[in-house]
Amino acid sequence: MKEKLLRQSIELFEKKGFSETSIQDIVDALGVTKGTFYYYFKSKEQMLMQINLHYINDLLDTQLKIIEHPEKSWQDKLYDVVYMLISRIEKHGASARIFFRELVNLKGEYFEEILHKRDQFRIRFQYLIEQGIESGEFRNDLRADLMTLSILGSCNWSYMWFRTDGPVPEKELARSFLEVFLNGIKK
Amino acid sequence: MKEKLLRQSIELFEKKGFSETSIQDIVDALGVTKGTFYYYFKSKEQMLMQINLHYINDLLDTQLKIIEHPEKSWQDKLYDVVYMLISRIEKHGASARIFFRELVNLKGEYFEEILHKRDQFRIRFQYLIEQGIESGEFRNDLRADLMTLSILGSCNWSYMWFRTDGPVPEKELARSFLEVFLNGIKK
Amino acid sequence: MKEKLLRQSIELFEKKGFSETSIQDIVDALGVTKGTFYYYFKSKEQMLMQINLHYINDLLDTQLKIIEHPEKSWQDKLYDVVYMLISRIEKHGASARIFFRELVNLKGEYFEEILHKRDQFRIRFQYLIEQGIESGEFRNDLRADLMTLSILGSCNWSYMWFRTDGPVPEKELARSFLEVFLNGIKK
Amino acid sequence: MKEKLLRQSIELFEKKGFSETSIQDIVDALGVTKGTFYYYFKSKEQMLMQINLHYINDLLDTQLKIIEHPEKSWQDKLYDVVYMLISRIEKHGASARIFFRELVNLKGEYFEEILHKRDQFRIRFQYLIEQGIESGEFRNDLRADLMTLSILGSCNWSYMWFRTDGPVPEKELARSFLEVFLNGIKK
DNA sequence: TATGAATGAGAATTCATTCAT
DNA sequence: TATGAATGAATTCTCATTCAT
Repeated sequence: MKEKLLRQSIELFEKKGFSETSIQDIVDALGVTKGTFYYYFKSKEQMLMQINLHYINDLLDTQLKIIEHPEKSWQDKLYDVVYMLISRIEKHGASARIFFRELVNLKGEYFEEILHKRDQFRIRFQYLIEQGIESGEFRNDLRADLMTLSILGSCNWSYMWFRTDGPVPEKELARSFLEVFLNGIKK
Repeated sequence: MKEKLLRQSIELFEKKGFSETSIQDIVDALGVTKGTFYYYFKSKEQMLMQINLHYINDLLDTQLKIIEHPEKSWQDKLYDVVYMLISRIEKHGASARIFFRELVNLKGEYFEEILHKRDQFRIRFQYLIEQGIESGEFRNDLRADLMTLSILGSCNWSYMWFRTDGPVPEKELARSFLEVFLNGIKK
Repeated sequence: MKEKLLRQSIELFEKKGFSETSIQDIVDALGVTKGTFYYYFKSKEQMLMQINLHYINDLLDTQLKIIEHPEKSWQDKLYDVVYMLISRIEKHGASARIFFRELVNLKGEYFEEILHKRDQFRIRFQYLIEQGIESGEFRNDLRADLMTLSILGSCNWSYMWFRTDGPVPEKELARSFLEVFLNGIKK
Repeated sequence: MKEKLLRQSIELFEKKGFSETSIQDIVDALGVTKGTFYYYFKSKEQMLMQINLHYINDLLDTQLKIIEHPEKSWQDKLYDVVYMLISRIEKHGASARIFFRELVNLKGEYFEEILHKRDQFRIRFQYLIEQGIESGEFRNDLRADLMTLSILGSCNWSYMWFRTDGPVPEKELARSFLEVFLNGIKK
């Protein structure tokens, strides 16, 4: 039941927005009553927090595994992280869109915690770039932080438009992105 | 007064979110009463629409002027569009963040109209890329639509983190982005 | 309207208790809507506070006037205070019963403020007794604080049972109480 | 367990009020679940009733024993009743405060029964006074009912402020009260 | 051009209670 | 004897909106 509530909420939060989705909407969609919601969650905000935590923790875990891989080149690791982000769109795209759009609805400690984890992801991403520079794979005449945010921006933005059932498969998008980031679009 | 209401609303919508900002909040901040709000705006949604229209129309106009410039190279035009987007963050960053985040709060025709204009911006951006390919400035072995969304994503995402009063000036960010997009980060 | 809401609330709070009286109950009794209530009061608790403040401030003011009277004996002043308390039952009995019974429903600063004012009333009452002792009107072999609480208790308790439309008029009750307090019931 | 539930409830009802204390609060404090509560009590109201009955029955029993004592003077019996009331504050003060304050939360037959027992206590108290008058111990120029309520009021009110761990011992308070009631405060 | 009183629909949340296990 | 899941009705409170002035 808790799982069902979370799934249904993610769907509705994404479609209508967190504030515009009432608890009534959620429980009606499942044929249960509001009391049930409050049996499993302390508040609407706490549920949003749970959704967000589930999303970002998963992301951080996977990112860490990629970066810590003992053999791959930094270029390959960059591909792996980009592919991870894009391939997640299908199953966790809704969670991701909620994560970014509804951040404003978290207050106090909740807000801080998410912010911190979001930063952590970016900092680790930047670490990957910096290691690539140091190893000589990436250019050393560009600011690592700006490269990071440039690439990360492209990936995150793809959550706004990429559809798995569209004409471009995930793998192609990831390769295409990498090609642009690594070699540029200039002839 | 109308201008003041719009400015105050943009500030509050950005900080607290559209749904979480009450009309009371807005008028309180200006020391007027709710009646005043309804004298100038038909509804809260219509006001959001006005904010969005103001933002996107301005953007479309400027974009058009850049693309239609009779002499510049496509590469320069790409820089101009990227710079336009980034330089707008200072004055219209709040509007932009509202534009993307609060889209879900527009219904029916309002929604369609904004969606259409947003697409128009992207399509024109893609046109710029395509012309650059045709003219031989950009690579012809990559999908124009994916290049477009990759670059646009980086720029749009910068609204989430770029601060004018930070260590990087607008011009440097634009140049840095261009460098990555054009030549890639690979050594 | 605010006045009407207060009057109606006092009536209902007394009859059913503060917690058991819903805002719906109050506004239904007046044929208005909940919004109206919240137009005039910030919360139910704040309204209770207003009722209590109105009651205790009035009491403190009158008490002060009696004590500061330049000529009367302390014995007469004691009578005046006792009579004031009893004569208030008719018009403000409900407020008084709410004041004592619902104190528990005030939190934080509200609670402290009421407590402080309640104490102030008692302290001034005790001052009256002490002055009477000093002037030689009252016995000096008894603790002033216990005398105070004994007499005050009788008066306050009368709010629980005394009805103006009963067989005993206010004046007689006050005189009767005084007679007991001053001379005792022993033959 | 039933005993524990009652004790915990008395503590919470007194501190927060009957309506403001949820069954959840009670069972949480004991580390059990709501089901347990409903195994021992039919409803929250019935539990309040049990608390009240326990309190008032005990009081009535003791009062009867005092009044029926074959040898003591009425004056001594008056002292005994006053002392009984005051000495009960330590162990049953919370119950007493609940008894008076939360009466409003009992409905129908519950309400009637408590009211009746409360009256019975007063009537018997008045009987004591009347017997004292008849025997010549107390003055016959005062209304017995008003004397009763005056003395009873003082005693009952002491539940609002008297603390066993304060500077005045129970016995002194009882003696002090008696002295005031019997001989008055006038010099 | 602006106010202030009022509305009514709906929001999140609480809670006594039930019941199968 | 006790639990835990679920209910449903009620509660406080918010808010966009209207309208007479």
